[in-house]
Amino acid sequence: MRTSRIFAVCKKSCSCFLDGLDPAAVNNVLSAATERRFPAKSVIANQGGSANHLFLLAKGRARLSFTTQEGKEISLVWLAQGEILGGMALLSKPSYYLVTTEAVEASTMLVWDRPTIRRLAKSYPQILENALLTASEYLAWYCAAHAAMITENAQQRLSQAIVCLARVIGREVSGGLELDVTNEVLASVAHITPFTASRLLSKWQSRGAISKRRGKIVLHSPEVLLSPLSETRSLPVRHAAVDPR
Amino acid sequence: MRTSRIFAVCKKSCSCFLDGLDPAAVNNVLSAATERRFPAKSVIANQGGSANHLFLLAKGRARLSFTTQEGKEISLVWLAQGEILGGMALLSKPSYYLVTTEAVEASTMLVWDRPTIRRLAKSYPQILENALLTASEYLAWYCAAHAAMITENAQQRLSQAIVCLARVIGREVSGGLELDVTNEVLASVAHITPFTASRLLSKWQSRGAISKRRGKIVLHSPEVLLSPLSETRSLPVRHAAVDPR
DNA sequence: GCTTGAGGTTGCTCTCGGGCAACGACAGGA
DNA sequence: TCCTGTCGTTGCCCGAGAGCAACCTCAAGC
Repeated sequence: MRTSRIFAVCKKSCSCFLDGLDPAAVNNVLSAATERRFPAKSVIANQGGSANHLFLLAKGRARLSFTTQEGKEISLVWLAQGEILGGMALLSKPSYYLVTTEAVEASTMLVWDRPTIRRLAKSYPQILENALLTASEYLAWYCAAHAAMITENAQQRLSQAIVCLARVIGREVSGGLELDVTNEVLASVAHITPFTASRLLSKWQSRGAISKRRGKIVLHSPEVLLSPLSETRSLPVRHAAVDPR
Repeated sequence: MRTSRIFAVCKKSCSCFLDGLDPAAVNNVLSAATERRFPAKSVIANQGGSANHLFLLAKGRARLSFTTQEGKEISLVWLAQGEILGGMALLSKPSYYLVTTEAVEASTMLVWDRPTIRRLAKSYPQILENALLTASEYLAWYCAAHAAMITENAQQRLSQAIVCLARVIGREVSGGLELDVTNEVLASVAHITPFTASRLLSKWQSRGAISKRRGKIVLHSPEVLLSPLSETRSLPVRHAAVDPR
């Protein structure tokens, strides 16, 4: 089924890294954390910075991105409440953050510094197991995202990006889910240009699948976006028109 | 530096999952493994199959690949001796292999079944830490591969693929490194068509950077492949010719 | 030697989507 | 109210690379 696809926006599953700990242990771990607030658009952890802290997203939304040597920023995954960030801090050898994490909206984090979380992981190896599970989810997500990148075209990527984003940052309104995103954000998630994004969005709006305002989209019908129909406008004519005979 | 790039062929680093264990523990872990041989081109673990075994590549070469719902196979990473495979078997909840692993040449594996390796991991949590480190290496590799896929063109991807492959499967011969690869394999690694691969290889051969035989390539000068020069044939003329004035 | 088939090559065409320019439209500030 | 900057739109052009057909060329098997 097409709708079962995952794409480069949200992970399929989210397992809490405190799963499997008994209440006393949970308490112990949580009480070792400090709480910290991040305003919208602030950077939580910087790609290349020393991985000195592990974060748990208690409230809000965050976004991971990667910057190439040439300075091009690549959008990766969007995270919601309950996810951990900066898992590199758990590693036995000091390491660096692989990606940049940014708060999408004002967010609250629980923070452990590296020595603390390492000490806790030693006491409760379940934490390591949970981290490993989270890592495997990222790897699964990666396989899906990489495959989408390689095998799908601009339209498929954009439609999947919108539908997945809707799950993470969508707000229920009458007639669908409202997203606060600019074309530029959508384009960067789907790895297309804002021009192409604009063209595709206009097409979908004219079919009633979405409606657009500045910096905002209401998703009425995910099915239309994801349906293969939306790619075949004049397919049947294609070769007949080209053949000169 | 361009040459510091990694690409979708080999991981940058390889940490053994027995690092940090004392000799008695290493002995204990190793003696719990069984040895198994795989002929060239045989499948070691199948994407979607139950992750019931953890493998350590004792001798040989292996290749990870991923198959999409549409049946398209995507080449991922190449592994050499010392790497582990099937790390999903370590997870606390029974899981499935994310990717298919295939022996590239006749290979010898050390194999643990899931209950055994889980029991060992409980005794020696260092194993979990090492697995986590390996997972983080895959994630780092992923970021690089994904970035390469998005920001680099066919030529850059192919040249990096060849150079990285040379490190894993290259054989020293006079005048360079010899690789046993068909154009088709190269194309699948670089995510281009065999046609494009053929054209690029011909260009490089005419410049003396490589020489080709059927199913074989000798890499003489990685620098030429990776040098940005090899992309700019007639760049300076480009816009002058287009401007009508 | 000949045959066969896989692997490789080359010219050609076509499509997708990137990129730019120019314009339009909406929101927030004074 | 107007101004200004950001965001979005649309038409146009163009290039990278996919895809195909036809062909070439080895190597293995007989």
